[in-house]
Amino acid sequence: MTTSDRPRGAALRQQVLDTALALFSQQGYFNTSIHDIRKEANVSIGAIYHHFGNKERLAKALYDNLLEAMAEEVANATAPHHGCLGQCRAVIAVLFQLSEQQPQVMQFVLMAKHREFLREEPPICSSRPFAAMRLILEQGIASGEVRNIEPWVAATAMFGGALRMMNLALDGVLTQPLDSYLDEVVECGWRAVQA
Amino acid sequence: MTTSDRPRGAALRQQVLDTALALFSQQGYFNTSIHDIRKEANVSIGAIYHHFGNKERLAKALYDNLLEAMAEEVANATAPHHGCLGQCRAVIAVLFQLSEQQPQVMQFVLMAKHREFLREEPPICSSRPFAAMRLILEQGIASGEVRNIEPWVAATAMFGGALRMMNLALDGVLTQPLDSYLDEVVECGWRAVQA
DNA sequence: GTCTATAATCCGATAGAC
DNA sequence: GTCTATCGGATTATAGAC
Repeated sequence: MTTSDRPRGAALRQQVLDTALALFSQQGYFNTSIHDIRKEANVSIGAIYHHFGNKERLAKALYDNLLEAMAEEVANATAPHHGCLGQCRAVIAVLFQLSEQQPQVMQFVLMAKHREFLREEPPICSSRPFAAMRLILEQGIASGEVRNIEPWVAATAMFGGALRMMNLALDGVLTQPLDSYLDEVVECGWRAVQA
Repeated sequence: MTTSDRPRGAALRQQVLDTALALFSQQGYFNTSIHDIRKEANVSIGAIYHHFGNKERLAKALYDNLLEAMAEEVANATAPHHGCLGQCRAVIAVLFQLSEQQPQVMQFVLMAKHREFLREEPPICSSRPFAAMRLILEQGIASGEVRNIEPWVAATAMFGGALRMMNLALDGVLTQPLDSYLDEVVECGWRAVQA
C-alpha cells in the first residue's frame, strides 16, 4: 500500500482511461472532477494533465477509443454474413452482448450526450457503427430483401427497438438478461422492414 | 428599456422557466449557470432563488411541468381511438408534432439525461407517457391485435423507430420534416408487432 | 417579492521540484 | 514522466437593503 503500487507510463494512461470510463458512465462527465479521477485511479493530477492535456481531451480520447472498438466489433460480427437479415441479427446480437459484458462502455458511448462536453463532436448517428447499420439496410433495399422505404426509416425501424431495449437494460428496468429477448427483438425489427 | 420591463410574480416565474428550458435544451444543464438564466431572462438572481430554491429544483419544476403536459397531450391524442393501431399512430403523430413545434421541450424532456442532474429521478421509461405507451401494447396483446410477445419488446418495437427518428430530427440530420415520415414509421412499427 | 453585493466552495489548470 | 502545492476563475447560494 505504501510503496507506490502506482502504475506508470502506458499503464498509467490506461488506468486513467479505465477510471474515467467508470466514473463518467456512473456519474456523468460533469459530476466527475479531475480530482475524483486522480483519487480513484491512484495517480497524480500532473500525470493526468501530462497525458491528456485537459479534461475534455481525456473524454475525447476515451470516446474515440471506445467508439472505434465498437465499430470493429460490429464490423467483425457482420463480416461472416451476407444476407440482410443475418447481418442485422449479428449487429443486434453483438450490441446486446456488449451491453451485458461492458455496460459502462455502452452507457458512455451510446447513451451519453457527448455534445454537451465534446463541443465539436458530430451526432453519434453519423459515426462508423451507425453508418454501417444504415448501410446494411440500404443494401437490403437495393437487393430487394427490404421494402423500398426511406433508408433512415428502415434503419431506425430495424434497430430502434433493439437500442431502446438496451436502454432499458442499462437502466436496470428489465428483469431478464438482454440476450433472452434477442430472438423476439430481431423478429420484430425484421418484420418491420422485410419485403 | 430603462424603465423595468421586468416581469414580476407569476409572470417572472414563468419567464425563468421558459428561459431555463431554452438554455438547458440548447447547452445542457451543466453548461448553463444561474447567471446565464438571470441575464437571459432579465431577472435577478434573488428572484430565481426565491421562486425555486436552487438550480436543481428549478430543473425539476421544469421537468415535471413539461412531462405532465406531454402526458396530457398523449392521453388526449389517444382518447378518440379504440383500436391498438389507431392509438399507436396517434401517439407517434403527436410526438412528431411536438418535436417540430416545440423541439426544445422534446430535447429537454425526452433526450436529456435527467438522472445526471436530478439525482432521485426514476428512469423516464417509468414516467406517465411511456407507461401509457406500454399499456397500449399490452392491451393490444390482450385483444389479439398484437402478437403475443414480451410487452417490453412490443412497446420498444412499436415506438423505438419513431423515437429514433425524433432523435435524428432534433439532431438536424433529417432533410424532410418529421411529419413526412409518419406513415412509413407507423407502418414499420405496426408490421413489427401486429398479429 | 425583488434587488445587489458578496460569501463560500469547488474545479480546471499550472508551476516548479524531483 | 510524475509529483505536490497552489492559483485564478467560475459557480452556487446567501445576506440584507428596499
